This record gives sequence, structure tokens and C-alpha cells, in this order.
Amino acid sequence: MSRLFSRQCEYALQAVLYLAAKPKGEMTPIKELTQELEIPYHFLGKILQDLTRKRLLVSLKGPTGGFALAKPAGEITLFHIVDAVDGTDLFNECVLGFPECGGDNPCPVHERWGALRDDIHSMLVGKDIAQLASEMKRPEYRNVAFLR
Amino acid sequence: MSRLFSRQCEYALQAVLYLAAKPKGEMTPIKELTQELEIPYHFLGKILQDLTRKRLLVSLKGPTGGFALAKPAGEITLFHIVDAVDGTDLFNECVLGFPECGGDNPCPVHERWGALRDDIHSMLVGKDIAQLASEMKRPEYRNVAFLR
DNA sequence: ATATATTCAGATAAATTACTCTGAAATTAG
DNA sequence: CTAATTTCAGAGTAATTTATCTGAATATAT
Repeated sequence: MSRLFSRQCEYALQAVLYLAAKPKGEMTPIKELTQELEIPYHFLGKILQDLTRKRLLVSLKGPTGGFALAKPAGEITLFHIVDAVDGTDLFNECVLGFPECGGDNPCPVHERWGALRDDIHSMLVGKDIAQLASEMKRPEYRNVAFLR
Repeated sequence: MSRLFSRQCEYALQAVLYLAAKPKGEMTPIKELTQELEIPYHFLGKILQDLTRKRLLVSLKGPTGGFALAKPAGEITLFHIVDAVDGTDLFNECVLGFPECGGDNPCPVHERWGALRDDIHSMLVGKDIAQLASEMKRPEYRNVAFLR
């Protein structure tokens, strides 16, 4: 099955967007995230722990504990998350899997994919997650599950 | 790990392009394909059997046997192969994995990804594999493994 | 006919990804 | 201080994807 990002990465992106929509500094427990986003509890736990180890999130134990962004949402892009979880193979490897594909030895879609790959990259870095989250708060986005 | 196509799909695309570069009607055995493309023998066997069952290829047993395209290369696109192997989830599902994402309930990159997804589709249907294969035969592509 | 070369079918194994369980450690509220 | 709530760590399970093995069936050439 084709998918751009691993499931783990999708969950990470969703969770980080959720955190970005929260008032700055507020801690959000896993339980809230998994309920609103319908992500398996312990699986999300592992993912957030990983992001914390990589300094993208901060965590606090105990009641009132939870997770929060380690930096202002204005300084984080989706690409930071993708990079941390899935890595950047998508942006380096031949889309058809030809090991020898490269600038002087292109596969038949090398040029075309190069442009597209750059566009995907732009999509991931073009707006920070503060912008993305605030767009989700505008009226036409109000139906999104976790903003209800 | 992020990737556009499954490994199986990449192998299928490579093999079909290889067959498209061959004189029309000629049968190519698995052995030749796996040697030139460096794909595991039995794995490729399964993949080609599958494509044969789906009528994209024809096969013949015995010496002089092998596989060939079931239709003229001018009538086959990369998308036919992707569709057969990986399906079209990539073109239907939310790229961030939000189950509720849709036209009236968009995720923050819904529009952007929609355009990109269409571009990827265009890349896969824009040229048939006869064109793609013939481009690979031009001088600047001569280093590609299976054209040596 | 026989030997050879190939695909085909089904089982199996290995690797990766997705997900769960359990209990310890830390923090807070009362 | 104690109970409750949370993250953290490590092991374990399940599912999917990738890859291998074995032998039967089929076609060809001699």
C-alpha cells in the first residue's frame, strides 16, 4: 500500500498540530491526545517519548503533567517532525527505486520527480505549525475533530 | 521511513520499464530481469506472476519462455502498475492521516496536497512506458544499468 | 522420449512496522 | 506522608511486508 508517511509519522504530525493549537505552555496528557485524535494510547506514548528525546517536545510527569512543544510553534515546521520520525529518504532516493539513479544517470521520471519532491518539501516547510494550527481554527475548519 | 511506493511496487515499475525497452513480443525470463535490475529472484517471480494474473503481462513457460507486456507499451502507463500493485490510497487518503479530512473538513495541507497529488498522478500518466523507455535509450541515459 | 529451462503454487522464514502490557519513577494535590 | 496521576523504560505480541525454499507443471530443443 502506498502512503507518503509511516503511520507513526502521521500520528506524530497530528499530535504536534494538536499541541500547536493549544495555549502556549499548557501541558497536554497523552490521554487527551489519544481520545481526541483516536490514536492507540501506548503507541502514541512511545512516539511522544521519542519526540521528547529528540528535543522537539518537553514532558512533565505527574498530575498536571503531559507534553508540550519544546519551542514556539512559530519555529516548528511539519518537516522537522517528518525528519525526526521518518527521515529524509523520500527526498534523497530515486522514486522508482533505481539505485544508480542520479543527476548524470537519471531514471525516466528523475527531473519530474525532482520538481515534485521540492514541492512536497515546500509544503512541509512553507508554513510553521502556528500558522497551520491557527488556520484550522478559522470557521471553515471548525468541524475538525479536535477543535470541536 | 517515508516512501512513495512500496518496494514491491518499485520492483514492478522497474521490471515493466525493462520489458518496455525490449523488442516487441520478445519474452524475457526472470533470471535476466533479476540480474540486470538486482532484484531478489523469487520475490520478482511473485511480483510478475501477480502482474500476469492481473493481465498486465503475459507469460510463457519452458525454454524461450519468460514475460512480456500484455499490451503495446504505448498503451501502458506507470499508473497502471502502481494501481495494480499498491492501489490508489495515496490519491484518496489524507496525507496526514486525519480520518475526517475531506473537502468540507480539510486538514491544514488539504488543498496543497490535493494539487501535489494531482501532479504526481500526472507524472504517472503523462507519458506511456514506450516513451519513458525510449528516453532511457538516449545517450544521456546510457549508464542506466540495464541498458549497458 | 528425454533433458533442460522456465513459470507457477504454496509454504515458510526474516525483517520491519504497528501496537500492547507491566511496572517503576516522578510529580502533584490533599 | 499518602494517594493519585502522569511519563518512562523495557519487554513482548501482532500484523504486514519482504524475501526464500521446494517441488510440480509446462513448454522447448534435441
